[in-house]
Amino acid sequence: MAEDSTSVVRFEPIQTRRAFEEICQRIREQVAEGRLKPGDKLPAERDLAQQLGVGRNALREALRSLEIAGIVRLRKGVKGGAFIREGDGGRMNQVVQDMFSLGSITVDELTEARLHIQELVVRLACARAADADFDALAANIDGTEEVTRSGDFLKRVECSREFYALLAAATGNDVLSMMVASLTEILMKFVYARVAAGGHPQPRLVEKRRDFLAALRARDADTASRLMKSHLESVHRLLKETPAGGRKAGPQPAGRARRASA
Amino acid sequence: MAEDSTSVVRFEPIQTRRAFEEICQRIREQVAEGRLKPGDKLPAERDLAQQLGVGRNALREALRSLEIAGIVRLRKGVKGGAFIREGDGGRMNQVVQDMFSLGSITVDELTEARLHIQELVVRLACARAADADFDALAANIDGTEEVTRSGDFLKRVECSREFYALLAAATGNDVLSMMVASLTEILMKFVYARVAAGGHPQPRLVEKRRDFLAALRARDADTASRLMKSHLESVHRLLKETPAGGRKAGPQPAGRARRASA
DNA sequence: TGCATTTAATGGTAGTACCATTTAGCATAA
DNA sequence: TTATGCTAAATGGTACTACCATTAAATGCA
Repeated sequence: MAEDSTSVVRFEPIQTRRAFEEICQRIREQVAEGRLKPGDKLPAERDLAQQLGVGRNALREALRSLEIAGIVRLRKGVKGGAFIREGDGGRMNQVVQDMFSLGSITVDELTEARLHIQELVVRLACARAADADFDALAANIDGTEEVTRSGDFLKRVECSREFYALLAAATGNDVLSMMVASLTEILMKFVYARVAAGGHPQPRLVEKRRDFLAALRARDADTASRLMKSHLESVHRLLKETPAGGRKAGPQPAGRARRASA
Repeated sequence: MAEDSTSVVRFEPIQTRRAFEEICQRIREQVAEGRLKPGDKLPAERDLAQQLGVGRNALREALRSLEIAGIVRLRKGVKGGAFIREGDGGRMNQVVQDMFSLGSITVDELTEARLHIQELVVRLACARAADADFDALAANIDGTEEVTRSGDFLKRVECSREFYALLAAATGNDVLSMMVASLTEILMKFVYARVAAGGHPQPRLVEKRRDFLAALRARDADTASRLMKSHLESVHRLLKETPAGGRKAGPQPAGRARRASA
């Protein structure tokens, strides 16, 4: 509209690619094309910097970025270096956590998404779970019962985390597993904070888990789904009742959130 | 078990936290506790490095990590600096892409997850979409029809991406939107590559979209879900038929994946 | 006023030096 | 021979300096 009378041609704004971006992209390409596979080792920093014709600083910033992204792992000492990592689903947890910290997503959105995706997982697991999956879940529930008797509620939260992970693994779909794990992870932090603050833990947890597993073993997807939904809703209800587990500018339950100054 | 006869006390392996990790954590805490909000500016690198008692290198590596994580944005020049960013759902795309590059997830897992989560989105959107959402979708379909007539199939892929984004936005749940967007994004890259290679684009796309929107407007979740499922299955079938869109060590469709050497 | 120039702040990069860690190799002693 | 300790080299981690490029405010000039 308000164009100058200079010319009709448009010039794309030239974006000065920073050195570390270029380096990152090149290494990512090598990985995507399969020339770099998990376990492979990149040249030493000093050598690679010279090969690329950049300073060691720029290269290190690139490697640091790749490390944060979970692409490489850096090890010190001789025989150390930058190694291509196996894919780690835990990266998504950090993304979700960051989105929450920045206020882009709310607890309600997280709980709703979890409720629905977890139902998917239950139905898929119900259809596909093998005996080994059932056994692993049963063992997990036994462990939960034990730590419940011991009164170590923090460990019980860990058992819950593992329970959902095992259930997701039974679907055989790592993408769904990863997603449900990231949702479970962040909401578990609230449960963890609640229990650590002395809140009442979920009652009758072991019984509910056993009922659920029975439905799963019977391949009764409707019942299993209903039980899971009911349980999650009660958990989420408890979370909302917790004053510390409020809505906006939520606490980082795992951090040392002391909030000393104003 | 095979314990030495030294002592019974166990020593936890001390993990030397690197400087940039400590810095990252501190800034992340400030964000999580709400003391740093989107738009806020961090001190200049030289000042902040001195405040923290670290070299500028270490601080820059921390800032670089936070930039990659989407927490801060760095701007040059006077009045530049490190600014806390708004949450960006695009981060999850990169995570999924990296997982795929590293071979941790497959196209089949992605398509399956997409199929199911997209159905969730359809049902939620069907129940909640407002008139503005319907209008936006209708406008998108009109645009799709136009670019289809123009024969610009690449632009049509962009329209499809926007279509799914609008549909997801109609759910009002940013978490689900983000997840379905990340799945759509990576699979769209394969569609993009396929079309760019001269493959036949999806036929009758606009008609199918119009039928779907009609069902959505009628709040007919079953029909809308069925139409979406049918469409996605046909798209995914086309992807599997594409020789370039194979399985293992998949290509990075958007990159310059020429695969010169063996 | 309005345009051009200068200036200062800031991120981006290169380079050097040194520290800390890790592994391998060698040497010494039991 | 075996075990222990020492030495050396490779490598990532960090600090410091210097300089460049970019940006926007301040200044100067017409």
